Amino acid sequence: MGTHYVTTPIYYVNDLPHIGHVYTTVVADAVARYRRLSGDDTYFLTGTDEHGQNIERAAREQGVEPIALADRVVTRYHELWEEYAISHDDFLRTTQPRHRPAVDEVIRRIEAAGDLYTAAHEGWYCPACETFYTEKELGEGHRCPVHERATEWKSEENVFFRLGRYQEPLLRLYAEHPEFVRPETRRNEVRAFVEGGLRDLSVSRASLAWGLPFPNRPGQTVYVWLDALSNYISALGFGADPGPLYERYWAAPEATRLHLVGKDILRFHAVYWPAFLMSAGLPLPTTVWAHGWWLRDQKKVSKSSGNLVRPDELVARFGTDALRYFLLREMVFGQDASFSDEAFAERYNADLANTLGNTVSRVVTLSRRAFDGQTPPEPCDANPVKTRAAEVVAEYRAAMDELAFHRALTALWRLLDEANQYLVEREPWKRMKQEGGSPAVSRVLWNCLEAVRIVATGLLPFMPQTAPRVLAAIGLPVPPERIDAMAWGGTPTSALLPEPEPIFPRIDKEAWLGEAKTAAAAGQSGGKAAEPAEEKAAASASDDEEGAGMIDIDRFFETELRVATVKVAERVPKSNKLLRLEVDLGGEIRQLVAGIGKAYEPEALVGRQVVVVANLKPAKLMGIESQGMVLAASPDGGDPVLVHPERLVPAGTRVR
RNA sequence: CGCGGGGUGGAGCAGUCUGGUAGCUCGUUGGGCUCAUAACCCAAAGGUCGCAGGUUCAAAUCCUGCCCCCGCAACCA
Repeated sequence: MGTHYVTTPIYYVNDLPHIGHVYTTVVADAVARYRRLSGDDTYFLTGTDEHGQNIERAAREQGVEPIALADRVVTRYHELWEEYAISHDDFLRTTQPRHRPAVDEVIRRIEAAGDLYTAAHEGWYCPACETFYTEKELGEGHRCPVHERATEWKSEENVFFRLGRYQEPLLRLYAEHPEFVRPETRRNEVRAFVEGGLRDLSVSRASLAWGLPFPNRPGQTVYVWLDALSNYISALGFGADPGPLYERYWAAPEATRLHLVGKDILRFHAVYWPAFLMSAGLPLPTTVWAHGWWLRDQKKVSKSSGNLVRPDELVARFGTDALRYFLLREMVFGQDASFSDEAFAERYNADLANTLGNTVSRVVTLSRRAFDGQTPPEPCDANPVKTRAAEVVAEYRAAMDELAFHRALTALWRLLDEANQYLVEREPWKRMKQEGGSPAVSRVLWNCLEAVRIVATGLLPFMPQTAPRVLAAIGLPVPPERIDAMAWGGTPTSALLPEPEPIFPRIDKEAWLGEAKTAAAAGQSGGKAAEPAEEKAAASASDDEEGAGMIDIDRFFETELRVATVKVAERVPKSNKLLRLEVDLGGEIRQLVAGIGKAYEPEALVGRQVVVVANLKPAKLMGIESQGMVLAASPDGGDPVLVHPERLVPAGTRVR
């Protein structure tokens, strides 16, 4: 029996939850449930991060108080976690009064350690990221690389944390405790980052109202990450007295403290957070475990690309447990995986309907028929199913300890396969015709029920709502409280078997996918397409009525198109699609940069004629000036195709 | 040398840390069963595990070098 503290990140309330939030939380829930079933003292925390300029701004735009905005999103989280049967012990909001004492105390300790100082902080600042960027990180026009919006030049007094002091201690931590960051590839990444040197970290903001006041620094507000990370101990009562939970789950040396995070916020958890804690003289988490991202059609799911997965429809139809199963089975924990309706349907049918559901159904039906609506009267203690079960349970437990959920589930399904094979081999339905409910038939069916029982027990952490239904279907109305129940022999004899009803009805894939597609198409035209259309309408209304969107010929002639002969072509270093060209425009040599490097080899271009826009304002691309533009047909998502005159013409010839 | 992920039967993926007969789902072909959710079982076809070296009795797995693909960053003037 151990002590386990399991956390999700606290989610930022500037957006409604999506599959990433659901995934992390479901993983944490599976871990917590498994730990409890193993008899461990377990505490599971999740919550929301509610301070920061982002929230302040969003609230102002909507004309509400920040806390009102947060309340709204938090309500949604509560609903969602209820739907998903998330078994958290606590839900912390950083705006709750109980959070602040911990932040204050952490800061007080860091200050006492001499790790805080005040200095001017200036640079290009993106309000959306709440981050300063260096010149190098920003592009042309100083636009934020994440939000592609303009950044502001800002200079203010900030409190800094001497992160640089912790470079060596952190590297030692990673070396001495390889389990501190998992999986291994992530640890390497973090180590490389730290080895690259750590700059001191600004931990306050001067111009932010919506946040916790920085102790002893009038006018300063606690920077959002210092505020947010402290949630892991504030929720346990750190900083308040007497904090029994803190002692039990954080300070106790034998406690396992696991932070589950998406790989995008690993740095904060594996570098800044332990540095803060070291400075404050507090115990560190045992493990920061980063998982991968859910991709949709191979792309990262993000707001800007509009491909957010909000699987509400799937859930409405097939239930949250089906989605929980899919998420935990499909993703190799730690890696990226892609989400699609088709993959979901396939997984669901193959695993839940055909294998699990069907096995339950056939075994229950047989047993009811042979034994008058009851489970078989005689158990069995030596058979191939039992042998397999022992293997499977051992592997299941080993996999669960490593959070290798996909392996744990694969193992369980091997036991179901075994049961199905065993059934076909023994053909109890044939024997029943001659022997009725003989002891031999009893043993065969009991073994199969036993296999289902063991699997369903193993599924309790994964499908907390349907695993008990499976157990009830085989005569166990009360689910076991311990995972030890996976040991052989728990199926009751001569217990009442209810009439079977499909727990996982098969998905008619064709029909359903067709529907999903239609719905998606409708969503597309309703949402995305509408905006540009409106914009266009507005633009053309101010022009004259007829010929909207048309230009007259004089306007066209403003564009000076000329034929040019390519003299020199080479790749722009470090770019994957830019070519630098020198072209002859009829006596005049021009340097052009063209984004056609994916479709054309530079050598193949020399000597060819192309059409260029000759009177375009020069611009710099990756430091190279482009004095014009090469025309190419550019299909959506396809490679560009160069436009060229049908026959050789003198360089410089006008195109019109 | 910008950062990262990946290359395993037709498709999608495990397996690589801890070397030892290459596995799963879907698909294809043939057969079986008829208890079951058109499900289940068996068999077959189909794989140079990106390439080349190396270590080893033994390499998908460890080492070295290389090639290719995909994200992100910089850029389609």
